[in-house]
Amino acid sequence: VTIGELARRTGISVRTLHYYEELGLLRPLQRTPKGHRLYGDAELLQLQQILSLRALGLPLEEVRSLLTRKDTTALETVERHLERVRAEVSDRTRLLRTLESVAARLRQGEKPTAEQLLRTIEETNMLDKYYTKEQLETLAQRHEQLGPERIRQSAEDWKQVISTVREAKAKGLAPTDPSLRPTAEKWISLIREFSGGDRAIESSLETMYKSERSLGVQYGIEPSMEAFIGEMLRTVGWKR
Amino acid sequence: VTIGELARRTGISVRTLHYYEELGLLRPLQRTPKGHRLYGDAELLQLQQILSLRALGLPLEEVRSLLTRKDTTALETVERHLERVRAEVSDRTRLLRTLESVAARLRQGEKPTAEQLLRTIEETNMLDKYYTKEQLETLAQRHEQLGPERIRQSAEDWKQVISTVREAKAKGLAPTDPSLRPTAEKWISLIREFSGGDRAIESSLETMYKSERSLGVQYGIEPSMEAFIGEMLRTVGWKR
DNA sequence: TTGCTCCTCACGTCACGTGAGGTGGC
DNA sequence: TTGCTCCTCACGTCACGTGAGGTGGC
Repeated sequence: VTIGELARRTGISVRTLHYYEELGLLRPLQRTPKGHRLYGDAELLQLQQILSLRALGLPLEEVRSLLTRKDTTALETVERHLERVRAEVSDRTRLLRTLESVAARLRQGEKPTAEQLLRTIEETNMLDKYYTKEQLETLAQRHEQLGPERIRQSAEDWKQVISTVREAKAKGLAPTDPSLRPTAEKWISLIREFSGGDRAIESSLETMYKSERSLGVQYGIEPSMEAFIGEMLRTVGWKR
Repeated sequence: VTIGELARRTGISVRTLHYYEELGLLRPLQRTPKGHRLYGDAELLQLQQILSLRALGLPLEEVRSLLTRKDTTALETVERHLERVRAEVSDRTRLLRTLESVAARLRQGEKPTAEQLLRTIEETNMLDKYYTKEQLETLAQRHEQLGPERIRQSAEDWKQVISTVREAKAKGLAPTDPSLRPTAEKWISLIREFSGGDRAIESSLETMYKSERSLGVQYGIEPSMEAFIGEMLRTVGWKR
């Protein structure tokens, strides 16, 4: 049977057959005087075996050594490969989770530009750094519960509250000024809404903000405001 | 800062930096008279952004288009990539399951040669073809329950029973011969042990053996024995 | 002449790693 | 002279896909 026939019957390309010959994986039974390759039944069987092993994702080099030296390395080869694939899967799965989280957060934002994306990635990495896996799980659930509108509303509220504080400080008000009480209370309720009341999460959040000053700045909290905010929250009974 | 410095600080190779320049991803701020590359803070930032995006597994071509044209394709790019990775994960996971099953079955056998491996692959593919996912799940559980010794014992028993039948037929015994009753009963109990009494599994098993004659032959059941076996089982009340 | 099958180079893919051979200043 | 950093080619990787240019028989 000619190479075209074999290709058609096995559904692989002529080039691939050439390549396998080059690798010494599958040699034609003989050549015609014109130099055309001819394959026999044994070659068809060999090819099917090659394809079976290839389907396991084995590198062709290992396929060859399995088929040429049919000794006892089969189990070893499979187990080695199994480990490789296991590693790949766990790797890709981790990546998938990151991507999903990044995508979800991107969809949240108004303008999904490249800059937004970069910031989101940074934030996602930060989250992974400061929260435990379980906490992230919990946060994701809360996120679901609240729903997109509520989230958007929160973002609005935060902007509002932060700018109120900024202005108060600019006007020279004391952090303990009674007019700031509602703002302080709103602040705390926003944190509670985010954390679902989970103390550990609140504390992770706090260390994160303390360690990554740039994060606060992004949302409009200058380092100079931190002490002010701390004072303000203490007046309504917030304990660190 | 020189290329060596930059490489050391970001943990990537000089060659990679060369390559990124070639792709137009990261161009040095300037060159010294000797032709040495010099990078500035902007370049360091750019590089970090490249590495962030690369960490998501994005092809460098997409990294570049994200960083050069910072318009609104960010979300699209991420979602497209997300789909790619999703497909990869499900692909590799499927492969992983196949490999695990093949490895498990290989470990079972006495001589894990390449031929054994090929047979095992074929059988695994067959299993996937004739049993539903749930049935395979159930079978895997039963496999666990029975434990390796029991499995080995079953294999022994099957060989025993099959060769008894073969000899009986060779001696010219009728399939209904009373001396075959214990053999017939053993046969049925072995099937029950395998299926856990699940009728659907037994029926899948039967269609599999009916469709793939080569399978039976492998275990010593010649096609000519089939009618004999059918008769024999019927005498002890086995209904197809 | 056109159409078909086959042939043998040989380049391209993706993200670099790894020399090879050379330079300039300590 | 030796050692260090830098430079520019250029090949190799893995499993092929895709021409390019040619042949032989219908």
